Formats: sequence, C-alpha cells, structure tokens
Amino acid sequence: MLTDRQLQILQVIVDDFVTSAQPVGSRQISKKKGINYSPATIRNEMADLEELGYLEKTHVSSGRIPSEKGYRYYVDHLLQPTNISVGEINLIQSIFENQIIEIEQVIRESANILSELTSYTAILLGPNVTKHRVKRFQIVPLSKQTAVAIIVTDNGHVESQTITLPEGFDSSNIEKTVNILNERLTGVPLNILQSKLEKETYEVLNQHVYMADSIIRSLMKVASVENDSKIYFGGKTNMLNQPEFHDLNKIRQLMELMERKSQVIALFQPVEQGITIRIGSENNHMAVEDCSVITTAYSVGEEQKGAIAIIGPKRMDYQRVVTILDVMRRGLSRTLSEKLNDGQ
Amino acid sequence: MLTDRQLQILQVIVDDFVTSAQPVGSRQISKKKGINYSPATIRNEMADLEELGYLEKTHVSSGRIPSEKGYRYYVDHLLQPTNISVGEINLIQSIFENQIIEIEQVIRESANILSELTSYTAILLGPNVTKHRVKRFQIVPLSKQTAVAIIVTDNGHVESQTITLPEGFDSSNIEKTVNILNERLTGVPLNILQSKLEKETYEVLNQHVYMADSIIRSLMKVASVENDSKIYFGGKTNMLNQPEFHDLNKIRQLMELMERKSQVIALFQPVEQGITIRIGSENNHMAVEDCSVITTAYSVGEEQKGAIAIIGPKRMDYQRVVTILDVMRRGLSRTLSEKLNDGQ
DNA sequence: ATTAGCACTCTCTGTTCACGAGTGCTAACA
DNA sequence: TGTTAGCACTCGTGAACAGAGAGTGCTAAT
Repeated sequence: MLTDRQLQILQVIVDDFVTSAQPVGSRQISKKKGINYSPATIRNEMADLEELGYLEKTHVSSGRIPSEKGYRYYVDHLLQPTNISVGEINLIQSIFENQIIEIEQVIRESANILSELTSYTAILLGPNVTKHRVKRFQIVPLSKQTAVAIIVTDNGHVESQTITLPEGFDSSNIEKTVNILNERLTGVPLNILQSKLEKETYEVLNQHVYMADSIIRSLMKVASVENDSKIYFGGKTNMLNQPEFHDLNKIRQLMELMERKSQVIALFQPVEQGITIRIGSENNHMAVEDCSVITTAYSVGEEQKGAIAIIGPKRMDYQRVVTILDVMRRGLSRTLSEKLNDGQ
Repeated sequence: MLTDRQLQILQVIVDDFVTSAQPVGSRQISKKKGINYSPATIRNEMADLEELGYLEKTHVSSGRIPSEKGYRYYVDHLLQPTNISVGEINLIQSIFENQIIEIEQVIRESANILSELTSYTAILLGPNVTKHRVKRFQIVPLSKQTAVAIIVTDNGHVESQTITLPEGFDSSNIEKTVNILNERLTGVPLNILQSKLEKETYEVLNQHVYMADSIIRSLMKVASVENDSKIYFGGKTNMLNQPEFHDLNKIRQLMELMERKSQVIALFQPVEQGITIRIGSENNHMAVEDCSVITTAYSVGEEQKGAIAIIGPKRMDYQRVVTILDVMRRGLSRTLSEKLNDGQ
C-alpha cells in the first residue's frame, strides 16, 4: 500500500509529465505548491515508487516517468473529476441543438468536436443497425433481368442492393414476392433476417412464385447487412503532433491500423459498462502500445448501442478526456434516442 | 533544342534517380551501357543541362537530380511505353472477371490493386450519379410524423432520407403524392431534379394534396444528391515509405489533404482527355508540391465519368504508372459500362 | 571535340569535450 | 527515526572538429 506522500508524488509526476512530456526530476517536484519536502526526500520516495513498479527512468540519471502500472494506479485511484469550461460544454451541446440534423451528421460532428477538444484522435462507431426491424420490403425492377431490392427499417435506415432476376420473372411475380416478404418479415430484426429468409420464407415463396430459390439467394445478399457499424473519425492526424509520434514507424503502424475496420473495432473490445481506459499494452496491439484508448458506449433507444473512443498517447490528459467523453456520451444517448422516438 | 546526347543523359538521370532516390553523378552515368563517354564529357553536358534548367544540384558538389522542368521534358518527350508483366495485367483483369460483384466493390478493389502495383497512393472517384435518371419514387411511412423518402435511379443507385410529414398527412395523401411524383419525374436526371420539383411538380402537387409545400421542402433534401462523388483510397500510407516523406510536416500536410474531400477533388482538376501528369508545383497545392499526380478519367456508359489518380513522389516511375493506369482505365470503363447495360 | 588530371567543395560519420540535469549514497541534523 | 545537505557519479545533448568519400569545374593535353 502506498503512503499518502507517495500518492501525492505519483500524482504530481503524472500530471506534470502529461503536460510537459519530459521526465520529471526531484527538484522540479519539490517546487510544486503543496509539496513541502526537499528534493532528497522526494528522491527517496521516487526510488521506492520505482522499485514498486509505478515509475520508470528513461536512462540512469534522468527524471522519472510513470510506468503503465503507474498510469493504471493513477486512473484507478487518483483521477478526480475536472471541470471543463462552460464554453466547451456549450460547444458539445451545440451539436445536439440543431433539430433538423440527421443522425449520421450528429455523429460525424461529434467525432470532429471530440478531436478538437481533446487534440487526440476520436473514433465513433455508429449505432448498430442489426437490431433494427424490417418496416418494408421493396423491389424496383430496372430491366428484364435486374432490379433493386430495398429494405427499410423502423428507424428509417435503408439497405439496398441490385439483384439479378430469374429469366421470365415478370412484374406479377415481383408483386407477389414483395407481398409475401412484407407479410412474413415485417418486424423481424435484421440480424435474424437471413435465417428467417432461408427457412420459413423460402417455403412459402416456393409455393407461390416461380424460381423462388434464385430470388431468395439474391435477397440473402441484401439481408447480409454489415454487422459491423459505420466508423467515423475525427482528428486522424492529431497524433502526428504528439512528441511520442516523431517516429515514422509508429506513425505508419497507427495509420495502417486506422485503415483496417476490423482492427479499429477490436480496439473497442471488450465493451464494458461505463468508461473504459486501456493503457498501452493493455490494448493488445503493437500499433497502440504507446497509446491509451478510452472508450465508452452510447445507446440509442433501448437496444442499439454505438461506441466512442479517444486514442491519445499514454501520456494523456485522462481527467479531461474522461470528463469530455462523459458529457458527450450523455448528450449523444439523449439526443439520438429522442430522434428515434420522434420517428416512431 | 537539346542534342541527342543531352536527351540520353537526361533520360538516364531521371531513370536512375527514380529508382535510387540519390543524386546521380557523372561517373555513375558513364558506367551505364549505351553511354560511351567519359565522366568529364558527361559533366560538361550536365552543366549545360543545368544551365538550361533541366537539372538541379542538392548542394554544390553533389550529383544532379531532375528539376520539375526536367521531369516535364521527360514525360513530354522521353516517356516510352513499358511492358508491365503478364502477372500484373492478370491481377488487374481479375477484378473485372468476377461477374456478381457490385460497381462499388469493383472500384474499391481497383483502388487497392492500383496502390499495390505502384506502391503509391491511389484515389478513385466513383462515377458521378448526378446524371442518373429517376426510376422510381417511394415514401415509406415510419410513424405519424415521419417517413423515409426513397429515390431509385435507372442504374440501381438508391438515395434515401428520413423526412417529417405534415400534421394529418395520411396514407392516401402519401399514395397520391408518390403517384404524382412518379408520373411527373420518372426519367429526370438527378442534377435537375431539384429545380423540377420546385417548379412544375409543386404546382401539380399543390392542387391534389394537402400541405404540399411542406412535403416538397422535405423532398428537396433527398434530391440534393451530393454532386461530388464518393472517394475511394488505396494505399493511403504508402507515401510514408518514400524517402522524401521522412519529414513529419510533409506527412501531416498530405494526410490532412486526403481528409478533405474538396481538396482531394481539386487534385483532379482540370479534367482533360487522356492521361494527365501534374508535377510538383503544377498541382497548385503546398501539400503535394513534392508529389506528382497522374490522373485519368474512366467512363461508365456515355455520360457518367469517374476518375482515377495516382499520387507519388515527383521521383515517380512515370512509365510504369502511365501504363498501369491505362490498363485500369480501359478495364474499368468496359466492365462498368457492361454492368450498366446489363441493368437496362 | 574529348578526356585525363587535379584542386576544391560539400556531406557524412565518428570522436571528443564540456555542460547540465538528475540520481544515489552518506553523513549530519531535528 | 525521519529528513535534509552535500557530493561524486552517470548519462544525454550539442558543439566543434577531423577525415573520408563523392562529385564537381577547370585546365591542359590528346
């Protein structure tokens, strides 16, 4: 267990290092107000903290920097809610005030504002559409062989795909198909749509229209809604301003990570209640081993969840980011849920 | 006018510098086969070429590198068609062979293959949808106040938007509206849809349904199809491997450029027939002053055009890129036009 | 017209050196 | 016993410098 004085010193070191990016020396600490010990005393404490694994040195006679364990202790025990300025809160709120705006646009804006306020990189996952329910099927013929199949969900999300029609599949066939689909599948959530189509609907369709299996196969494509949601970035290049990213290789790794959807989504895993902070190697990915990732989820209505992440250097202003993220999460959840309810 | 020997030397310098990224010296040139002059002779010629503005030195006793004017001369006069390997051609063709694939997917793949083959960054502009014609309108009600308005075009493109319905706008109103829209607007190209809606359609609608102006205002939103097309990237991080981009500032500028849609589109301007090569400052943009941008257009059917660009360092393998780009352009035009015709 | 030879310039790399910041340890002190 | 002053030691940084290597421009010879 750490003594009060050790906690105090750890806190000062983290706070100082976060802003300066320079190893913190004993003299520097002793000059901080609230600290009334000589540098020598502080050196002794720092040696202890290092032995316990909370601090590190960059070289034998440098000041100390927090280790991952040190950051972890800091975020678990020393993090205090900060006040962010009224102006900043207003900036966040301003996104939600515009009434007409589309959901997608709100999220896009949020990503930008988050990155601006934190000067780190913001990633937003759009709300998962797989829980949406089918509101209406539609098939619009384009030519004798092709048509567009459309699914509208109860939230106004639209999926579409051009499909090939079987030879001789005429408009009465289309009409029958659409009727059966709407009758049988309205209200079905997208994530189980494919299996429903394949099993129950196929039977019925087969009895009433010609070449049902061909048309079902086409429809399966539309129903295979990307189960990974859309990704929105803000401040993708912000990391280039951080001194720890003066290394080309790190930049490349990070940029490549952000190009790969699956890896970006992996950053959010596992999803937990509240705000999650993952420091450096806790992210289990080389490209972000010098980064911390702070994630949280927002909810739209009861079932759909989206997620927010801020990626910054390990030397991140955790207090500030946590506070901002919390404001944003609440705002998004409230606003998007309202929009959803308006729509039902 | 340059002598044959000067041309020969210019060509060798460009070719050599393209692969080595190092200033080329006289001794090095004299050892190339096809060159039968001593280093001293070559030095004299190089001094002349420098005086004429085709070559530059990085410092007073370095070898020479091509100036922008040198590159310009090279691409205008010395570029010879290269053969790219059969394997590479096959790789490109392979994208087009898969029959089922969607247009969007073909373009996405093309961007990736292009960046892989060139090891530069590829940008593709999707075909402009503003020339598509309306095939079908649809309004799907979600609740009493909201609905989704959908436009399907003759090419199978789908635009949708949630709209607010006027108080008391019931399903018979919706039906009437949709009928009028389809009757009046089928076949109208998207780029003039808004004005048609606002003028002619408004009149008619106003006579038959309740609160027509409110509904028209909502529909205008759907019709405001983004006139700038979708952008697809391949190998966004490839530039990080180029030695001229060891400078953080340049990287940042380039990355930021690629985040801004309008600036990316500006890179393609002006669009000209055939393949356009813009070298360094010819691009009129700081972020790409050390880059060359090679662009070309592909066509889908008769009217729609998409565009392809390759961004690399000025020290780019122009011959290879031009050849690859040409293969890709033809392939894309042919394949996408076929897909389009299948659909009509 | 071409080329060999030579002096000169500039970059690059490695070395040395002094400086400053910071530490760990010991001994003195309250 | 906890705290502090003092001191020797370590290491990173930046400047100065030297030598090697690559390449040039010029002159004189071919």
